[in-house]
Amino acid sequence: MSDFVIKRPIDFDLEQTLECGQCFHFEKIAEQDYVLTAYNRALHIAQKDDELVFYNTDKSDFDNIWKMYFDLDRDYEAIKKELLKADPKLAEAIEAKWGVHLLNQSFFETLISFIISQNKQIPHIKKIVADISAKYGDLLYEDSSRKLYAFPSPKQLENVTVEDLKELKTGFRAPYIKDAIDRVLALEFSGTDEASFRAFFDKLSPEETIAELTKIKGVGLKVASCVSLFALNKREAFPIDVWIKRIMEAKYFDGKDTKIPVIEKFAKEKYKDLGGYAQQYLFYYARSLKINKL
DNA sequence: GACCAGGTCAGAC
DNA sequence: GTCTGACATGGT
Repeated sequence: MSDFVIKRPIDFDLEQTLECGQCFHFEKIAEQDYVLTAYNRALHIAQKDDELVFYNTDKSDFDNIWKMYFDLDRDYEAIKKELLKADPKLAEAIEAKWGVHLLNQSFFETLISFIISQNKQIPHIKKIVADISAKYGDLLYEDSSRKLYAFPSPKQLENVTVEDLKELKTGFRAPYIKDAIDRVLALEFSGTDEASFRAFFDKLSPEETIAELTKIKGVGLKVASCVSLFALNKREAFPIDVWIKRIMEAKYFDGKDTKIPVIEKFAKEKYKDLGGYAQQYLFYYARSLKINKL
């Protein structure tokens, strides 16, 4: 198979999009050169000057998967313009992290990954996701120095025990992951494939989606918001973690300790249906500044 | 060695 | 309803 090359969209940067903290299942090979897995496929991709090179990829995989995964059809220039109009204070964050695209990730992987994410640093989340994939998923990519495995399907994890999960260093999250697997398998979807997950959640409002997801033990408002935003294409979601709380307090609440529901209401009124984009620019920016308590 | 990390839950007021 | 400590593990 040959390589598939496109002109890089002006608002897209590969490194920023992968390293901004929205996804965990990739490895950096070199500057602007990555391997990742998604939707049961591996992709070796590089950004060179103003081109994006999808190695060993045909047009049909690009059209059916990667264009959607990298959100390449969306007009980020218009989104930024609207956000800046609503909130000029976003300028710094947007200028610094201008190339972030929100990925359209698969539901089950995103759900489990963000359950794992609680009270963990990103490098460790990545390690656990890679370990679960290596133990239960299919081998998708191999070169001289790395192997990448698909994130396992719900069915592949059907008989996994809490003890198995604890061996993978998931700690107190092990029973949460188990509950998520069981509930996803028990849901009356027509199947456990991505299309049926999407069909199920597409019918739900943002609030109903959060309500449905938080039935899972270990899934609270923050994890449910991340799944809504990063997997279910509900781009008004505004997940509030420690970093977002910090930067919002610093920017808009005079540096004072502010309750999450207050920040949430504030963000909803300000950013409306574009909350998720604002959130991701702010999150990545705050983390790169290593903003600490004032 | 203390302190923190893309939080959540149960139990105490 | 709101607040607090516990929860596993690894990085700084």
